[in-house]
Amino acid sequence: MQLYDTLTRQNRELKPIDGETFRFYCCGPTVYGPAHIGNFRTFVMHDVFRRVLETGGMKTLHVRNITDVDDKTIRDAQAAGKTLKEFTDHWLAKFHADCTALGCLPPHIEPSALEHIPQQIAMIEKLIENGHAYASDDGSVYFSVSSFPEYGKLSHLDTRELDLGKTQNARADADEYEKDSIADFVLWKSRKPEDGENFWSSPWGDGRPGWHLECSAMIKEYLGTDFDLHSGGVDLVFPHHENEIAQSRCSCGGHFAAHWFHITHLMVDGGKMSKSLGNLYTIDDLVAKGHTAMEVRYVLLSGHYRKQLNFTLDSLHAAKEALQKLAKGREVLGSKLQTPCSHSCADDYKVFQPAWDALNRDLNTPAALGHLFSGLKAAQKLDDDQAAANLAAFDALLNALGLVLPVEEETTDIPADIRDLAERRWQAKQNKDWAASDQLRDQLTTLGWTIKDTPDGYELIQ
RNA sequence: GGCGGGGUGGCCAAGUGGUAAGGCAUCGGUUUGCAAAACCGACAUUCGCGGGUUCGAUUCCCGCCUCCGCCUCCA
Repeated sequence: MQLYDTLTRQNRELKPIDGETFRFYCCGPTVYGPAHIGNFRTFVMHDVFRRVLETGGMKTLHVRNITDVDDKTIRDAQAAGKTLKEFTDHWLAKFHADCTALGCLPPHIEPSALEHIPQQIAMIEKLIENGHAYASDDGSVYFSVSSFPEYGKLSHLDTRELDLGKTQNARADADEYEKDSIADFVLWKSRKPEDGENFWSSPWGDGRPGWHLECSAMIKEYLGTDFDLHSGGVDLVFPHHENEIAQSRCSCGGHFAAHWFHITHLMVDGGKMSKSLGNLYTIDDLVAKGHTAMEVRYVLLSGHYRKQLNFTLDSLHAAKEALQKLAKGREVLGSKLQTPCSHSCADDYKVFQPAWDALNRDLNTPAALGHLFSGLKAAQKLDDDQAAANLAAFDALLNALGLVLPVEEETTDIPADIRDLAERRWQAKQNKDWAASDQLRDQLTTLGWTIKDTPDGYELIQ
């Protein structure tokens, strides 16, 4: 598969370093509240990425961290009167539930920062030993950016620009007076009163690790010094990933990630999401509005990951209709089969080959979706004996996209009064009492139920 | 100021040096007592604007307008 690489700015063929397993790391969530659909664009794209690799027959090792010790988690845990672990465990469970609803595969390894404090301290010690970090008087430790000439290579920024950026975005932070250079970043933060009990002892005194360090330490632990790919939201390119590169290479050597994969931010109603604009949606928000998580997933796949995707509530309706159309198309294809089709992995994608090709060309999910519809149309003209192979290909692609199609709902839990109205309407219709029949139908519509007449009866849909 | 990504039919969104995928919506037809649902069909001479290169550009080059993102802890 070909994928765009942020560092070299070109599409590159992905091949595992060890020739066997593609090992990659994704920056995971900070668990201090429910994740929003913007966060999930990143995680869903990671998921599709992995599924495409696996569908193509590659073994994968997917590592995704949990950020459970940083400014926000500590601040909010303190405010809630809970221990950091209690507080973050709650939001981690919520995150997992949302991921499951969205059809995302759980990573093979999901390490938490809180559980890797010793590894982070060890890494800082190594950095100081190697002359890349220094402790300040207050017990904080900083990385010396000037000690690493390649700093800025990933984000294509040079030091002068970094300093300029700083002067234009000056923020009040006492820590900065302790730094040798304005561009240096913190590895260890000395203990502050507002941290409460959330501190650990270290050679530099009580404190806690800086945010960037956790990923470097956990990558070292689970993937070593050289691994296949690192990914995250585009905002992490600078400074987070830039800092990771600096920390990791200066402490352990090696080349760190061979490929960088970044997902562009989701926009809402044409602009940035923000709480104040009231357009920051969580999965629960959208489910409460009557949409499904799978519809959200479809919307997130409907734009290319390197382009800003404009999310609107209306797009969820389009997603719902599109998913139903795919489900119907699949049903038609399946009805041509003499025997049930097994879900064997297709290596020839038949009429859906263009969709598979699109996924393998820089993960072009919108093009793949388009070809899925076109393929379905082409499949209608196929002979019945070709249906099995085409259906297998279609299913393999759905699986690669992580899409689960809606199934016709069983009309089991219809309230008695609704059932009664529908029955009376059916009788009136049989008696050709159109006025009464239509009046009852309107009544059902008002109550939120739709009647779907069939040749020999009717169905009720909520 | 620096770095980067866009502007394609009513909306969303692919794409290509050779004449514009797909989804939603809309409109027709079949069906229906009328609807709904379903099925069939129609739907951009045109890709922000102005130049240039070319047999040919939406696609390459130049200029302009415009929208958006990032620039130290935000996926």
